[in-house]
Amino acid sequence: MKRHQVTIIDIAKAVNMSKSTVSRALTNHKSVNETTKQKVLEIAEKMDYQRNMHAISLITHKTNTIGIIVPEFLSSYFPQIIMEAQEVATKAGYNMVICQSNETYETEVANTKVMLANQVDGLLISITKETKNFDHLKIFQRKGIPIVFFNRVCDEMNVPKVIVDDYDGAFRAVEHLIKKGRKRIAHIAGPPSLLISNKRLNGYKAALRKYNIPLDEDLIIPYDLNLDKVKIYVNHLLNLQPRPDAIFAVNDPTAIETILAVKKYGLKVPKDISIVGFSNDYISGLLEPALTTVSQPVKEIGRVATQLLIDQIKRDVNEWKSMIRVLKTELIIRKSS
Amino acid sequence: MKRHQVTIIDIAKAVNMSKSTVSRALTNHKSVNETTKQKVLEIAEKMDYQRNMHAISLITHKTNTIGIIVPEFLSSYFPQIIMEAQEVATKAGYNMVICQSNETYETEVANTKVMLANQVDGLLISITKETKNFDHLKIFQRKGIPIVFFNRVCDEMNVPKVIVDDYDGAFRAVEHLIKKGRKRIAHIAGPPSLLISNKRLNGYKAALRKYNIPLDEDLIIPYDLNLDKVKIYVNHLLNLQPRPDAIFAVNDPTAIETILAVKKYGLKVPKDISIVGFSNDYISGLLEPALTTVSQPVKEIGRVATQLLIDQIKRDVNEWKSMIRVLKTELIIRKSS
DNA sequence: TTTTTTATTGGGAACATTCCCATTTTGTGG
DNA sequence: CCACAAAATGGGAATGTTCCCAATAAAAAA
Repeated sequence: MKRHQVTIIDIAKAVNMSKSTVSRALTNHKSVNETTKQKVLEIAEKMDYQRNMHAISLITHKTNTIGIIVPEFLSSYFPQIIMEAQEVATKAGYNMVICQSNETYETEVANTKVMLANQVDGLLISITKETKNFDHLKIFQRKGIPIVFFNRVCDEMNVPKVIVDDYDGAFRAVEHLIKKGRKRIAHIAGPPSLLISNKRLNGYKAALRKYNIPLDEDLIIPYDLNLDKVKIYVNHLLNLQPRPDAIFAVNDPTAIETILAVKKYGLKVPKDISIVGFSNDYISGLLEPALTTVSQPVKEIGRVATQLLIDQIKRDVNEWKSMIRVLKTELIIRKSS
Repeated sequence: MKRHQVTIIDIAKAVNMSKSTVSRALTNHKSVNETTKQKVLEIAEKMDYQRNMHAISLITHKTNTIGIIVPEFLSSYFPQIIMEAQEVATKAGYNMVICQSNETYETEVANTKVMLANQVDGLLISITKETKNFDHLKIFQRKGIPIVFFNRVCDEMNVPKVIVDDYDGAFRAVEHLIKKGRKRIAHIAGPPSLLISNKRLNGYKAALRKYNIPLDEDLIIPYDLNLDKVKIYVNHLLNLQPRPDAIFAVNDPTAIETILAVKKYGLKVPKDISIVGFSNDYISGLLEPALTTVSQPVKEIGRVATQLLIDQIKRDVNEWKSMIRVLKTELIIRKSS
C-alpha cells in the first residue's frame, strides 16, 4: 500500500513552481506574489495537504507545542486550569500535550522525558507531593526550554511561578470559623513537602494567634493526601477530649471526606462541628451541607501561567524573567460552617 | 547562544565510530557488539543525549503517539477514561496527546487538525453533541490512521467502537423505579444527535412498556446537555398535573442538577420524587441524598478502547477490523430512589 | 534604450535520524 | 593456512521542510 504523504514538492509540480515558492506561499511569506499564493493555497487545499510538523520542527527547533504536567485529574481543580490554559495556548497558536503524574515522583520524571522527546517549547507544571529532587526539571533550563510552575511550585528554581495566597486564604478561613464562635479548630494538613501545605498551616496558626487561641499540636494532622486515610484521622479527632468544634481541611476532597466521616460518626455538620475546605471544587457547592471553602481563581491561574510561559518562550534565554504571581483567593461561605 | 543539540554524530565522534553503529546501539539492534553498545549507551547518558523524535518520525512515519479527543473534562467520566487509557498506552510505549473539544463541532475539527499535524499513529475519540458531519474523521481513514470510538460513537463509520449497553442500563434503571412503586416516571433525555441519548430513551420506553405503563410524551424532555437549563425543565415537570413521581436523567450531572432543582422547589428526594442518573460519576456517591445511578465500567472502557486502537495500529490497513464492544453496566442503588 | 532597483522565483544545503547496501573484521571448518 | 560464513561496522541516500543565496523578471530611473 502506497503511503506517500502529499508534500510541498507534489504541490510544486502541480502548480509548476519550485518547492521554495510553495513553501513561502504556505507560510505566507512577504515576498511571494499574491496570485501565486492563492493558487498554491487552493491546490494545497484540494490535494488535502497537511504540513509535516516533524520536518518543520527538525529545522526550526520549534514545535509550537507546550507541555503541561499535573498530579491528578480527579478533582475538578486541575482540569479547570487545563481548560483555560488550553484556550490561551490555542489562541496563541500552540498545541498542548497533557500528562498526569499520578502524584508519584517516578511518573513525573517519565512525563518530563516524554516532554523532552516531544521537544516541547515550554513546560507548565504542578509537582507531585513526592517531588523533592528537581534535576529532571533543571534539564529543561539547561536546554533552554522555559518552565512555569503553578499551584505546587519549586522553591529552589528561579523561574516564573503562579500561586494563590495560601497563607491569607487559610487565615481568613480560620478567622471565619473563630468569628462563628468556634474555639477548638483542628487542621487536617497536607504533606510538609508541599509549600502550599506549610503556607496554609501557617495561615491557620496565625489566625489562632491573632485571636489568642492557644495552639494545640494535637489538633494538627499532616497527611499524605491519600483520601482513604481521612476517615481514620477524623475519628481520631472526634474522640479527643474535649472534642474539636471545627475542622479546617487542606483541600476540598479532604473536606468532603471529612464531612462524610463526621456524619458516619453520628455528629451534625455544622451544628456539632464546622468544616471548611480549600479550592472550591465543582462538587463542593452541590454537597449537603454545601461546603464552605476558599475559592481559587482557577481560570486566572491557567491563563496567567500559560501567558507567562508563552512570554518566556518568545524571549531569549538570557532575558528570562523569574517572578512570582500571587493571586487572590475568596472565602465562599456556605452551609458547612 | 549555542543551541546545538547532542546528536548521534557527536556520540559517534566521542566513541570513535560511525553514526550508523551508534544508531544501532541506541535502538538496540541485534547486529551490534555488546561491548560497543554498552560504551555508546554510557557515553550517551553522560552527554545527556536525547533522541530527536522529529527526525525519527520523519523517516519512520511513526510517532508512537496516540491522540484522544473528549468533549469535556468537568465530570469525572472522561478524566477517568483518560487515566486508564494513558496507563495502557504508556505500557505499550505510546505517548498520548489529549484534546478537549468543549462540546463544539468547530473545536473538534480543530482538534483533529492538531492530531494530523502531530501525525498521531491512532486516534481515540468521543464526539461532541453537535457532531453530525464526519468528514474530518474520515480523513484519518484515508490517511491510514486508525480510529477507535468510545462512548459517543459514529454510526456511519466502520471502525472499532467501545460502548456500554445504554439500552439495558436505562431499562434496568427505570425498571428499578417501577418496582419501587413509581408510576409517572419522567425522562430528561440527551440530544437526539447522540446515539446514547436514543438508546437510553429506548430503554426507558421499553421498561414502561413491559410494565404496562402508558407512555406520556409530555414526560420526555430532550435537551442539549447545557446544565443551566435543567432547572427550567425540572420546574416544568414538577408543575405538571399529576406530578411525576420519578425522574430518570440521561447522565449524572443532569441528575445532580435535577436533585438541586427539586429541593429548591420544596420537594423531598426520594420521598416525593425519586431520581436516577447514569454513569456513576465520582461525585454521585457523595451527594445528599446519594444518587442512584447506572455505573459504567470507565476503566474498562479506557483500557479496551486503547487496546483495540493499538491492535489496529499494529495491523496493516487492509486488515483493519471493525467491531463493536458492548460493555456491561451496573445499577447502583442509593438513597435518591 | 540602457542601467539600476525591486519583486519574485529557483537551487541546494541543512536539520537528526534510519535503513539499505557495501565493506571490514572475526570466527570456523576443512 | 585458506576459504567462506557470520558478525560488526561504515557510507550515503532519504525523509519533508526552511532558509540563505543566487538568478531571473519586471519596473523604475537614467
